[in-house]
Amino acid sequence: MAKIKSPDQTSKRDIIHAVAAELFREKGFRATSMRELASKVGIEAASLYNHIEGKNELLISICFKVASNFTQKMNEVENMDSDIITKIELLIRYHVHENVHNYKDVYVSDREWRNMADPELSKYREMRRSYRKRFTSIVEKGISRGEIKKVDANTAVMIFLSAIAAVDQWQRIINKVSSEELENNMVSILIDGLRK
Amino acid sequence: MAKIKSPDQTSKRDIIHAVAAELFREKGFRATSMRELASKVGIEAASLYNHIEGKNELLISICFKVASNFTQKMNEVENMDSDIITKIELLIRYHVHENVHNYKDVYVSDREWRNMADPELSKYREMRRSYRKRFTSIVEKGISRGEIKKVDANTAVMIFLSAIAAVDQWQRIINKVSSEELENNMVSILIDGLRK
DNA sequence: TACTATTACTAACATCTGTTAGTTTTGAAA
DNA sequence: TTTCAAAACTAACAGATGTTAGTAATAGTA
Repeated sequence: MAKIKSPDQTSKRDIIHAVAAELFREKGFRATSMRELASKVGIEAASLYNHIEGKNELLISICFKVASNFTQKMNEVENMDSDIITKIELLIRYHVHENVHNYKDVYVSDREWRNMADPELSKYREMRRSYRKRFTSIVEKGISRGEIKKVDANTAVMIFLSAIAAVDQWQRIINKVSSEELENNMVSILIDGLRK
Repeated sequence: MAKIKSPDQTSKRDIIHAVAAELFREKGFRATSMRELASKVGIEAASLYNHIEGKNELLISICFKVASNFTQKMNEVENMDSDIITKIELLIRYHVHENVHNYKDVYVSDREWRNMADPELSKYREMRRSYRKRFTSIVEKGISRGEIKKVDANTAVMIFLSAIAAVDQWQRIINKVSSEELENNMVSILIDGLRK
């Protein structure tokens, strides 16, 4: 068949990437076979290679798409003219939002990135490192301005990032409370703590 | 050779389990081969089977050992007669401690348990669910007693568990600050928040 | 020294893996 | 209706995987 335009504008390549993200999330990158992926797409394994370069490309694509989204948001927030607490709140809300609405990709990029190989692995590690550093700098600025109490900024960022990364695991919560409510809860607990 | 007693009281089976935990943590369960494990132990792959039942047994053993440790601690804390905040603080401190001093096993049980198969998988899931539920009950009791402000208890527990689970990833921090300092930072941020 | 259970070895198995080669089918454009 | 590139198929590869069978080496005990 010649250039096929699927009715809903999504190319087969996009479908494969989406199904891959789903499987990588459910079973892990290593535990997902190309035959299983192909079967879920509805074709034979060998036919996948008419649309993609290989298994590694799928993971690389997912990881860097997510990393670039977060980097872009960080650029925005850094250039804003507002309180530090507000900036942190915005970042938390963005993380929660992405973890709810884009959870497959976000989860895979967060848990399966180790399966990449160099040079992508090094590049991805550097992007993560840089993002954390920028987040930490914001917290440190808040401390020096007196908006935030004196805590270890690295520990604070660690808590934020890991807490938010786990959002998607708690489907019960996502189902019970809306994404907005979840954001509010997270912001409240992380910024003002538990104690009354 | 007959029953061999290694000089330091650790059986070869224990060594294999320890090396397995190390490799599973570094590369993941699926990405670790029995040949690689054997090589690190200093024997051939087939010789492993004189000491262990198989690859799955290694994962199962690690996961349930950790789960049982946490369950035991939960029993202790539940039966204590103290403030809710104190109980939560104790649980947080125990989690941080385990994540620092027993990090290989804890990490593997937290990230690789999906690779188990039934019936162990179901049993493990049930243990996790139960632990979270008991933790949530403690938070809810704190809310009804007025010790803790009104937040979604599930979200609070989610934040705790995931934040703590990530401790070991942040080696820089562990190296820079002591385990005790780390505990203090975590407790301070999680219980009293960031805002000054 | 002879015995024996334990542990190591070599060789091989069956299966699964990602991927390639070569061929056929498909369907829009001419 | 013919044409032709896109995309599906079958078959097979080379390598890795967990595990088993069968055998040799080992070392404490009798």
